[in-house]
Amino acid sequence: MIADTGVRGVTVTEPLIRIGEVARDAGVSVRAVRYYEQQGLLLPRRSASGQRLYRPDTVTLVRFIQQMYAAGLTSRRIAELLPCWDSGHTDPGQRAMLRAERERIQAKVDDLRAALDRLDEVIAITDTHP
Amino acid sequence: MIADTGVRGVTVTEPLIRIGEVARDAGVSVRAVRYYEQQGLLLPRRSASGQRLYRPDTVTLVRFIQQMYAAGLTSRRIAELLPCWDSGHTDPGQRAMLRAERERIQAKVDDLRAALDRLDEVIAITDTHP
DNA sequence: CTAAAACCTGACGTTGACGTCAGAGGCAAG
DNA sequence: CTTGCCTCTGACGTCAACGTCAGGTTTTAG
Repeated sequence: MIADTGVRGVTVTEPLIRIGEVARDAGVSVRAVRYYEQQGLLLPRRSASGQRLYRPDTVTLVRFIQQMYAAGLTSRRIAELLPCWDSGHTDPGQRAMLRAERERIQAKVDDLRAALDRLDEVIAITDTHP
Repeated sequence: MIADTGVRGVTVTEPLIRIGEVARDAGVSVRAVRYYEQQGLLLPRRSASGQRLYRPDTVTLVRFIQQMYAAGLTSRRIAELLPCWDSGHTDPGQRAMLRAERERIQAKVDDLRAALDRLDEVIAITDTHP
């Protein structure tokens, strides 16, 4: 969707933003935003002179992408899952992938918590051992 | 410590093991074990012919190293923290590092849990939306 | 109008924990 | 003795998400 509904039923076209604003608002580098496009995660429009133009909600999308990266998903996986994310429906294969990623992240959380416990042991020992 | 105390107060020298056994028992590759040495995490003895010889408890140490890697620590950080781990005492700088790493891992856990929540949202929507 | 700031397209560099290959020994069994 | 497995030392390759630089165009502020 390109248009947003404003007051009195008038359809107002939100101003498209350029790559610098996307990057700044989402807290990533301009290079990163271009990279996401190269990976098929973003499909910006282009101005007459060739500059990338994004809808404002791209900022939210970029934050989501970053969150998935932080969770250990690859660009390819994110690209495969984005359709479910913004279309709202998915095929059995995608559902299986979603669940598989969920399990992987859950396992990672468990590993990190175990590592935390190990570190806490060391901290406890070294705190009582001046 | 090189020796292990056996029955009747007799000091028994545990047989040293070679790199293949360390790798197999710890569930990593031989290459990884050599890499750990290169990073200063392991200091094996050498046989007359130059082969690496490890104490059996090296297997436990390698598992610990793997756990720290999984938690996002670098080789350098692990090398800096290993002294506290097996000496049992540490200076203020090391204590600060321990706590900093703890906080970093905790933050990572929080990020992963947030990502899990996002994925669960998508899963819930796509499950009710055939 | 002009200078600064932002944007463009390549294309090579970085980082970390290894994988992998080459070529050369070492070691117990038959 | 030789076969087969293990080990050794380099040294280059990998992968992913960007960083960074070069050289040029575009937009914006004054």
